[in-house]
Amino acid sequence: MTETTATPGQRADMVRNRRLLLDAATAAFAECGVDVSMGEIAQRAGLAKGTVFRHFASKEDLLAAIMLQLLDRLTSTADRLVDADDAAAALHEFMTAGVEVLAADRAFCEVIGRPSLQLAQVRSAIERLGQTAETLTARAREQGTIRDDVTGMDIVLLLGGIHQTAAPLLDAQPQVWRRYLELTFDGLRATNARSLPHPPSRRLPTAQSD
Amino acid sequence: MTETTATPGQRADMVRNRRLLLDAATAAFAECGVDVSMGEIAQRAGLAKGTVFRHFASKEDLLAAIMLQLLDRLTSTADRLVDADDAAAALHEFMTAGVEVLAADRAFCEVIGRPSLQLAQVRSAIERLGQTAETLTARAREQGTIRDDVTGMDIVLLLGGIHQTAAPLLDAQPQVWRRYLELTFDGLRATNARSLPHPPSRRLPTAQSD
DNA sequence: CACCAACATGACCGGTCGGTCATTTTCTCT
DNA sequence: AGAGAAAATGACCGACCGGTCATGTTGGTG
Repeated sequence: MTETTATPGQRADMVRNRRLLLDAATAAFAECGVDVSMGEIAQRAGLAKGTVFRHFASKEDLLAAIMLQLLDRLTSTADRLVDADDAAAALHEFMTAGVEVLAADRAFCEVIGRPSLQLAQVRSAIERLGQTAETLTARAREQGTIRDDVTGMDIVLLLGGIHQTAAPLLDAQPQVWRRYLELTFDGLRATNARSLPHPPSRRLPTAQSD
Repeated sequence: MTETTATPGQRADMVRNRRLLLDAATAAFAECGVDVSMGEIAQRAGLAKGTVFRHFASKEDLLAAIMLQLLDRLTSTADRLVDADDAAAALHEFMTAGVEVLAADRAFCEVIGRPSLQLAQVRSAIERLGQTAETLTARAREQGTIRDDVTGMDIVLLLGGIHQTAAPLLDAQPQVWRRYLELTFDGLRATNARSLPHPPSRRLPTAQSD
């Protein structure tokens, strides 16, 4: 088969174990957050702890690999939507996909909310996602459906905010986030703008007023 | 003086040390989040670790005490605003105060976002805050300035969301949260409602559509 | 001042974590 | 099948954590 992993000179069992490890780590991080232990991940994968460290030199490396995968997948989703007729609808669909991912992955929420770790690759992946979202947003702005002070990075950051709003209720009402997405999206609509536009580059004039 | 701690039969140095401990813990939790160690807190207070555990039987107790203090302070702020003429403006002021607290306290963000710990008192304090916010919100709804599907608990939850949106930028732009507050508040205005109202009690009809 | 109970102290305990490494197992190639 | 390299293993290490406790110290009182 023409898998992406063409197993150039690698042993078959190593490739298989790597797959097991990645799957287990993805599930473990999603369920338990970034603080899940490497031992737990190894156990879920049916491997010894040492094997995990053979594939990834540190926990941070493993986490970064998985977060990058998620971020790139979201970027692809955004890319697929740039040609839609109704840019605002496309933007809405992108945001739905984004919050859906966040609602299903604890570690992703934690990393998005605080990428100040050492995860430089993650930061740049977020940048890329922001740029792709910007092309979506720009079209919606030009179509006059979205207020003109909203940027692509705003959209990306709002994903985390929408999810965080819904998070305390997620157990009781797994779909509440849709409601907060609608609420937030209403605030983005062009005709709904009340507050003065705040170009993201030129702000904080008398910032220390309080 | 008529301090709240009237030192009923307690030794003077104990009262003093308790003050030192509470101040140090407040600062430590705010700066480092809930994962700051008891040793670090003790060090900041200039006390031994054992002394900390004499004042609070567990780390959770200490954290709960400080979180409760913050939540009650916010509830007081909301209480002070219920008599304002412009309920929407009062609501806005409350939200400003709320996000301000969140932006300055890491532990508070973490606890608000995931009160699923054992902190029953914290949960009920959040409930109380939600009820007080509801009186504010109800007046704004009656005045027709806020869409009528928004509840007090919505407001409380949105505080966490707004902060989370701004969190990744807080280092570079400490005041961005004001921008996202305005954006969100625009979505709350009565005339800006587009999406159908979702009474929080009767939801999730065909929820599994995706 | 002298006494004692209340308080402060820090060494200590069990447990968990990320990470290492000598040894053993397994795959692959001839 | 046999040999050798690559990979898997799990015991092990040092660091850190929340929490305990025997011991030393201190503040209030008669």
